[in-house]
Amino acid sequence: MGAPRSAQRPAQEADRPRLTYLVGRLNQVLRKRLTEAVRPFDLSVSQYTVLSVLHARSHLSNAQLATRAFITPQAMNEVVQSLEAQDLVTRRPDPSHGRIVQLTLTARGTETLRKCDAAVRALEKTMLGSFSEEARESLRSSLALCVQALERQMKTAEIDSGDGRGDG
Amino acid sequence: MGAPRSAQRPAQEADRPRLTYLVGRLNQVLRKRLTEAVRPFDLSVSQYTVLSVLHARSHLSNAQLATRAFITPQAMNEVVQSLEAQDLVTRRPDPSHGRIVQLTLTARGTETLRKCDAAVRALEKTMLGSFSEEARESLRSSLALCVQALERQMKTAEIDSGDGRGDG
DNA sequence: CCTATGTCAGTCGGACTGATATGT
DNA sequence: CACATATCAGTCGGACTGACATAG
Repeated sequence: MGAPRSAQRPAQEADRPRLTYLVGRLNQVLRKRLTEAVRPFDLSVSQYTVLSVLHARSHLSNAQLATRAFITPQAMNEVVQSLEAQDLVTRRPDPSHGRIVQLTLTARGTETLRKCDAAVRALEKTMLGSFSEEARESLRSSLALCVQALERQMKTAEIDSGDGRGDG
Repeated sequence: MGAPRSAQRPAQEADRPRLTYLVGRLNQVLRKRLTEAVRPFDLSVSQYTVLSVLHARSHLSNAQLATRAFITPQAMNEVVQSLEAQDLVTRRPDPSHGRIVQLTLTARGTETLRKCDAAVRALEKTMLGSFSEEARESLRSSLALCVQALERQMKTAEIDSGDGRGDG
């Protein structure tokens, strides 16, 4: 219900809880719960995320995974290595490209992911229990739009400032 | 699988990008940009957040700040100490309670916060540029509801598992 | 004694930069 | 050589648990 603050006012920009702040707090609490949810399966949140991505799209390389997750290849490499050590993914050289290593879920990885998904689904149900299906879709698309807007900004900034080729 | 999801479908529960995933990604990108935004003022994101909270509500203690930020007092303590070292906040013993230390923004802290707020406001404008005022309010309240639901769950879980006083 | 607050010390997961080897 | 990929090594911010001292 509602925010009694409002519709009268000309929608000041300086509204209280910054969206920025709320996103951060939600992530913090959500991550905590998520960590607990996947811990029984000896997975970290990052590991779980990578398993999910590989399930949706297999045979990705470490570099591709990194790009999709918006992190550096080095950071992703650690996650991938830990997953291989636990026999949840396998690494296979790309047949048409010596250096690239394709990643695929093992049977064990698929099974572990399945169990985690159940736990995560339950967690989302807790979080979104009072949301209508429309509200969920709205939230989903809003978040996606925010990510897109910020990514676009990052690319623009790179171009804008040049990347050091000016007069070094 | 991976058929493009049609709008016809009755909104299955197993929709693709998990809300959980989107929140994490948004936080990641947003935090990166936020870090860049406040770096010129020699602030970390955590420090900026604490300054904001203290501006809205002064004379809080470290423990109170920690509770509001959903982190441990130890974690908050580090942030507070760094802020004091930079002369952005002052610490004053609570007149009616020896151990408690109240925190207040210094003039320098207030000024720094003001500058950072301008940068953060610009960042939010980038992120939410295409959002109507209603969409922003909707997103804001959705996020707040998610946080509340997860917090309630945490407390329930504590009670549920007992904290040793059960029949011990 | 019990509780709340503050704080030192150690540790951890996850991300970053740098350097380097290697394949196209 | 340029460029993408992989990966080792070091570092950092930010959060956690443990252990204690102190105040009420």
